[in-house]
Amino acid sequence: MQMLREYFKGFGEISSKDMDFLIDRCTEKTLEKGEKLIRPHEHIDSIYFIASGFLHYFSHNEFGERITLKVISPNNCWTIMDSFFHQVTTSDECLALTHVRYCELKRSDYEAVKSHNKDLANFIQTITEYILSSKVVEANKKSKMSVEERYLDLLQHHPDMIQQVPVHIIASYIGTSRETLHRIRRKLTAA
Amino acid sequence: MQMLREYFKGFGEISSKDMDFLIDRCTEKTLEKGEKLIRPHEHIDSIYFIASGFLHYFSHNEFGERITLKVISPNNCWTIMDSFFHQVTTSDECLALTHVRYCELKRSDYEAVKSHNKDLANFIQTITEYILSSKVVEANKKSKMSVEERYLDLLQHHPDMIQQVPVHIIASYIGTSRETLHRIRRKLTAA
DNA sequence: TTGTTAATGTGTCAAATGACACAGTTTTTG
DNA sequence: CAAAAACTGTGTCATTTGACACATTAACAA
Repeated sequence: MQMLREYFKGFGEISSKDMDFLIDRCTEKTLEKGEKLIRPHEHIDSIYFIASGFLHYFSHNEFGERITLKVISPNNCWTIMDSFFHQVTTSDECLALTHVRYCELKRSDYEAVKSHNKDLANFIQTITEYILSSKVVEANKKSKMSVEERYLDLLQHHPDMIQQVPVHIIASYIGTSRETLHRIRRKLTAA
Repeated sequence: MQMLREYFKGFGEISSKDMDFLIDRCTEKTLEKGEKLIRPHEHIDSIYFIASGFLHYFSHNEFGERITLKVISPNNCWTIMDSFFHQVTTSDECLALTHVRYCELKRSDYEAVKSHNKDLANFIQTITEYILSSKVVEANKKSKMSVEERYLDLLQHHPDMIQQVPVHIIASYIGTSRETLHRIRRKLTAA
């Protein structure tokens, strides 16, 4: 929970009373490796903050193969935005690739925080703007980089992900096949 | 301006007084084909609503070649989020591919709207959530589709873009070369 | 512990792609 | 109007990629 506090502090100043109100609405949970955070065709009713571990967020193509949409890392807020904001079901899934510690904020509590007072409403608005901006920056960065550059970027910024997440999932995350990623790795170790 | 009103209405109910306050803070402008909306190394200080025409939003790679980040279509709000929210300069550019009509909302007016009253603050929060959700949906859709599927998707949803925007820009938008896009088009007309 | 399943490493090969070169066409501009 | 610039269409070719096949190793469960 201390980690979540620090995460929130990064977005600006709020009174400790407001911070407590916010933190009190979050509950700590864990997942075992292989457990699902989001089951198929579920209603998403929470925002999640990942404290440790990695999650695999994926969808399916016409023939049931998994399409990686994201590998979710610690110290991030995440949910299936579309499903959460518009209260529709999703066919996507999300499962723990390792043991995961996370905090959950239910929709009703999210609404409660927004309407508690003006400062908290502004605070949530700031966080939303920040996340929006990050998503766009991330997408732009991705479209500028080659597959190899994306791998090097992961190595630099998320070395622990490379250690703990299977190669074929990393590969699909950076948009290639496991064989091509293997070629890249071989080339890099040779150099 | 009527178009912007309709666009806002799509996000929910607000009083006509609030709507007027919001609309009054927007100013109508135009760009000629080839004119720049965003110059390199500029501070972004506005949000834009595109009423008609197409814009090319691009960055540069190490050797100065243009990397398409987006082709901006009518009936959309757009800005360089990162630069707008965090008041940093951007090295990206944005120029008109056709004659463009748009509305501009300055940062100071955006802040004024947010702090005018609770309803408007909530309204802006709702729009921000909506745009965030759309960005993620769009990115996920993109990662699920092949280049050919992305082209077919454009044909279906933005036939006018295909007409009015040069092939090499469409190609880089959907993530391929102009030659490969040409092969796809040839194959489709043959069938 | 052992059998089973998942993950990784590697080679071959056909298919897809990007780079290049150039011709024809359209648009812009002086 | 004429020249220049931008855009489009097309062929060739070397490179990259994904798909497949299979061996080896690691992780897991009975």
